[in-house]
Amino acid sequence: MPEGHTIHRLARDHAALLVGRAPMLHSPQGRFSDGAARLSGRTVTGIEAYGKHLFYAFAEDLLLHVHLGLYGSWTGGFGVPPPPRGALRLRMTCDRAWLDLRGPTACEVVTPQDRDLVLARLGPDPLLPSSDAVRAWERTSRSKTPIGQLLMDQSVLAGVGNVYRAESLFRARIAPRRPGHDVDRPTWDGLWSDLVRLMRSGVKAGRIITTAPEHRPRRGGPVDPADAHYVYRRAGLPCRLCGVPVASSVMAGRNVFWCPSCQSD
DNA sequence: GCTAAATGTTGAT
DNA sequence: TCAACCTTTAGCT
Repeated sequence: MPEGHTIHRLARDHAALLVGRAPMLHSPQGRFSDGAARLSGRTVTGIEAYGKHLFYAFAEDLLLHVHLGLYGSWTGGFGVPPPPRGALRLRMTCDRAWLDLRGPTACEVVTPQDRDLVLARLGPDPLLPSSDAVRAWERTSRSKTPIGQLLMDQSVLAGVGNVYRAESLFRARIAPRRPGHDVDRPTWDGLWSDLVRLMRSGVKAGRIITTAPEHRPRRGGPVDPADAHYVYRRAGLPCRLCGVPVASSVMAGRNVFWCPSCQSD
């Protein structure tokens, strides 16, 4: 399930399978039949991830824009694909591999101009080397909106979701409700570089792990999912650092988690 | 077997 | 601020 790290990993993996090839596209579910027909048989020239958006570039300036939303997922494999099951929005097949897309918020054929419009309303993505942290700082430092809400705003910062929000704020010892203008520049720079570090490791591992080894009950071997986070979805459980119960509330319609003792307003 | 919740966004109120 | 969108899964019975 998708925050920015998932999207960038998909772009990388799908590029290795598809770039230079001309896959066939189908929509067994029927909701993307027209789009699939327009793209089917065209050569894939590149795949781009920005924030939580994916753009598959096909020959002759047509792009497939995919946003997974909350439930969307890609699955895939090599060889002959299994018979379609359930609600399958899109299947792409080439000579050696297949990819299935289910439940996306967006799956549409767009032009390069459309893509530019999408990117224009996104803030810097910590996973892109070209991203400028100062651009996001200029937004947060002038805002009285809680920093926990600003981090989730894709026009401020692209690719951060609920897990990275909660975990990066814990690691920075900042309470989510602290106003944006009360996060000073050095603290912001630290938050940004921690997000870069965490999200890069998320791409590599294919999952979000934010706890340091010394803060996990069991060391060595693969990280138990129950030990991968400090506060996300740990409401009522003892803080891994101080033992005080982790708090949660709803902020702008999303659950947010923090340690009332380790993190300050 | 059923229900609620989920790493998200959009558009209406 | 809230419902709608869409699908899967965890946690119940």
